Amino acid sequence: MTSDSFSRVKPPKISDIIMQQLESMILEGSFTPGQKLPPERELAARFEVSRPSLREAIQKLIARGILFSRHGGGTYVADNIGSSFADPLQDLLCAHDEFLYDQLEFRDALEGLSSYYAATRSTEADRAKLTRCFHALVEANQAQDFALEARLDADFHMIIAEAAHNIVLLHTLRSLYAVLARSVSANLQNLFKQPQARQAVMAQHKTLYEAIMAGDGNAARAAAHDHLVFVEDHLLNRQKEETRIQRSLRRNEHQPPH
Amino acid sequence: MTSDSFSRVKPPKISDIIMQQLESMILEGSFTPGQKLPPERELAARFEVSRPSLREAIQKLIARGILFSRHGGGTYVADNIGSSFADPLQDLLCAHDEFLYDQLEFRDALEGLSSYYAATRSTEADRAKLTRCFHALVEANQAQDFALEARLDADFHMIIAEAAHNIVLLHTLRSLYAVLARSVSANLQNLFKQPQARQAVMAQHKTLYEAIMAGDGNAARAAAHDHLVFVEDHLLNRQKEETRIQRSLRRNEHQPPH
DNA sequence: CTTTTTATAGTGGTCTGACCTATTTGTCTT
DNA sequence: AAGACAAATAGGTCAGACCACTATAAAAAG
Repeated sequence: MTSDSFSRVKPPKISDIIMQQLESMILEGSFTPGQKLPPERELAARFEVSRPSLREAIQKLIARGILFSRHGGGTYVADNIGSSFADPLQDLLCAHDEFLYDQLEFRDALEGLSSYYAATRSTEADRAKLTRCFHALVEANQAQDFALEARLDADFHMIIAEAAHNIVLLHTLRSLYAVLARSVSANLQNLFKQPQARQAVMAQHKTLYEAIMAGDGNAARAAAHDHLVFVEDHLLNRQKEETRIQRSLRRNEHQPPH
Repeated sequence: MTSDSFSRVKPPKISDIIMQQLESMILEGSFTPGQKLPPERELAARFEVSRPSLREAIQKLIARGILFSRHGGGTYVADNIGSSFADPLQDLLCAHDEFLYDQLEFRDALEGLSSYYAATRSTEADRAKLTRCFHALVEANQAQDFALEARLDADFHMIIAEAAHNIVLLHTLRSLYAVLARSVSANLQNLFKQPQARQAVMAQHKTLYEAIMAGDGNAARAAAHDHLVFVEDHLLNRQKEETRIQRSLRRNEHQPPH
């Protein structure tokens, strides 16, 4: 009668709401796989719920394998979240080199897409983050710090993927990188040891960076494509200009803009 | 040192032990499907644990779909104790409608890519398979068999993905279809019940089919794009730019280091 | 100065007890 | 007998506290 016939539609358990919010934050990247979560008490305060409620939410996520906890050591995001798509792939790609080309081709398309969206819909914060990473990358390049440069290289591309603001794209690219790191890190080191190649890669990154900062989606996509074609050629040991041009043409002009 | 330095080597969370005991009791018939469980307080006393611990166990079982509860009405054993195997990312995406647009946008890009490659590198066998499926699809459409048409629709797109001859792309699209089938089947049924919409979809399939058979990659990509935009518009009535911005802001709050 | 040990703080795990709210149920009024 | 109301039941939430484990930093030993 007068009590609640209109107020609202039964807010379901607080723990479920918190669980969904945590899920969302994990999906969108606020908490990345492997990262340590804030303490239960702090999280409870931030969500403005009691610790038991927050705890039930966490326990449900643990039961679902999304989180795990160590007794006095904190709660962490499981690192196999993003690999749902790629679990069978990781074995496949590591065992069979013949699928490396498929992977690179696929990554080419996704990087292009990611770069396009990053250019057209990145926020101020995204661009600031990208700028910081890019400058660090330039410094590492000039300082000849190969390891740091490789790490920042990966970060650079991940930041672009985040700036594209598409959860599914982000997670797919993330798992692709996981495979890439596992299978071709040695080749990447080899690539980085060639001075002219490193400078070429840096120039490609610069072009891509400037296109994104300028908001030019098509230029960003093209820059990503050129970059991937270059990396591809060096990973597959195909130095012939002829085949490179052929391949570039063959998969030219990807997705038309929305 | 005091009391339990030997008791058992595996004393993980109490809630897990209780959960297992409850599971066993349900499996062995102590609690039958549909039956009302004793009150939390009584169960806690019987297991000699605190109510929060027993509650966490119950919450986990609820999260797994084995139990369900009504706010003042007791806790019950679920009727359909089916296999609830979890697929982390798929479950996550299914539970969050706010990411549906991301899925569709991503699928749009992949379908375009897939159609392009199917048009440019499909084999004779691929095209024969696609033709058979397309003809079956036309028949189902004319026969007004909605269920069959929906199934053949999915088959149609999967055959195209196979004809693209890229393992990674194929696997990703397959995963995406699994998610979409679980989350939007109801909406798809709704879409299919509108006669003019069904005819429009059929026309789009025809355009896509012919473009692939003609080997026109760009036309195939465009047809796939048109198709996805159409489906998208019918599944979503509202643009999600707002939540996109919100998500972006929330992400940039956390995640300081890299 | 480096390594090992130890102490302290941080954090998850558990408990007690209480209050709130929704559902159920039984009684009472009409 | 049918409906309305009130008491009992039971799940949901909260606050504060204590314990057990871990990790990090400080202190001691080499």
